Amino acid sequence: MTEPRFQRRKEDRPQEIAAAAFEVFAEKGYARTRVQEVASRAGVSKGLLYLYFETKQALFKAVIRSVVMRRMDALLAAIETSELSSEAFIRGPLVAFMKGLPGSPVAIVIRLLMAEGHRHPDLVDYYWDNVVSKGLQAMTGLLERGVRNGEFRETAVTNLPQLIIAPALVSVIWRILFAGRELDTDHLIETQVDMLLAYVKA
Amino acid sequence: MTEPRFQRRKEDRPQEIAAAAFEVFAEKGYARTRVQEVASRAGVSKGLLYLYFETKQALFKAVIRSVVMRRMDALLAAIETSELSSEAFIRGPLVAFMKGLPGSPVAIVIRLLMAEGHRHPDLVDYYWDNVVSKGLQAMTGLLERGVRNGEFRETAVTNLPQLIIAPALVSVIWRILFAGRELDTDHLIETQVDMLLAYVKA
DNA sequence: ATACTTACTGACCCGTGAGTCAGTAATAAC
DNA sequence: GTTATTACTGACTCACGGGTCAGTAAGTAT
Repeated sequence: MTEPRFQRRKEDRPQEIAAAAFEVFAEKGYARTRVQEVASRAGVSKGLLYLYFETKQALFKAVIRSVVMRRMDALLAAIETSELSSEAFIRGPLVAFMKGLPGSPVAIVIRLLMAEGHRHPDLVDYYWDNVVSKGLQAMTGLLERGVRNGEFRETAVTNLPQLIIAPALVSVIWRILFAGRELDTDHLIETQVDMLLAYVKA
Repeated sequence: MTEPRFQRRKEDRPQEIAAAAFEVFAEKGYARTRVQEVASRAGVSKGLLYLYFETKQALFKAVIRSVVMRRMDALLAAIETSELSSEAFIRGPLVAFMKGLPGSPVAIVIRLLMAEGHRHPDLVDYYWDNVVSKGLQAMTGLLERGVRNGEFRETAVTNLPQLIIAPALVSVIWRILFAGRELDTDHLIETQVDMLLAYVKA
């Protein structure tokens, strides 16, 4: 009759704790997050959390890393393998990806990094290497392929990747800061892509 | 011979404290800022700080407000009174303004707001009303003037203001997160303006 | 059954920092 | 000079929350 007070689930705990931690960090930011609350949401005692994560900071880093991991890979693989023309790829999968950004966990990661990046230079490095750098390289490759195909005129490709994603980033920030005020982020992204393609097309 | 231990300077204190506070908030963010350190940098005791500012949060709000105040007004006035054509204004004063953003206090305000905005909705409202909203209106007016002049074709002006400033915002974020890595932010801004003007010109 | 290992709990410790206030000294009023 | 006013100081309080650890009970081996 007596319910056991807890189960021992060594395997699942880190995952569960990390998931709870992401929730709380997303809501409150790093400083206002209480380790006790993370533990409670994970259905676990504070002591156990400290069995799996050295410190609050270590927990934070682990969480960011695990979120970042996921997204990028799919997009990068898609760029490599796609048979679409560069323009078609940009207008299709890439625009879809960007439209999804403002509502995704990535938006939250960006906010957390902007707020806390200072104190976690290794985390910024990690983000740089695994997201920004790779992403830019892939987009540059995409544009260069377009030039080779004769789709795009030969133009200084430098900085164009940043300009493609600029409206997506604006949308992310808009959502973070001005959640209420309307802004047609999809339209923003499409207009920019129109402008940019008109600018580079052969 | 005995130096007086302090002077009484009721008039200047709030200014001095606010300036010191902005420094510290900029360096450490809200949570890691110690009221004692603000006081020390202002050359004042903690007690005095609390004579002029109710709480740490009130101090924060006052500081943000006073920084925000300054910038915008000049730009807005310039747009109103300028005799330049819309294109010339965009390529001249507006581009210059945007190039200055990443290194200005506004960049820091944006970081602070992204990090702390959650907890200060009234501050976000204030920023919206006095910076974003006014800025967008002014830019919309500028574009509409261009249409009336026959410089620009009649096009959906919606969202174009956001697209003009998008690269400036990307530059700001870049500077905040990836201070070290090079990015020619000036070139970024210029390219976007070229693209955008080509897109809307008659 | 019994002994043993270890995942897990929760009460505790203690540094930290926001906010207070009794007292002090610089200025003003006379 | 003397008294009154108040800008200013700095030692103090007290809540809070990160991190610890002695103890407990779930699972395992024999």
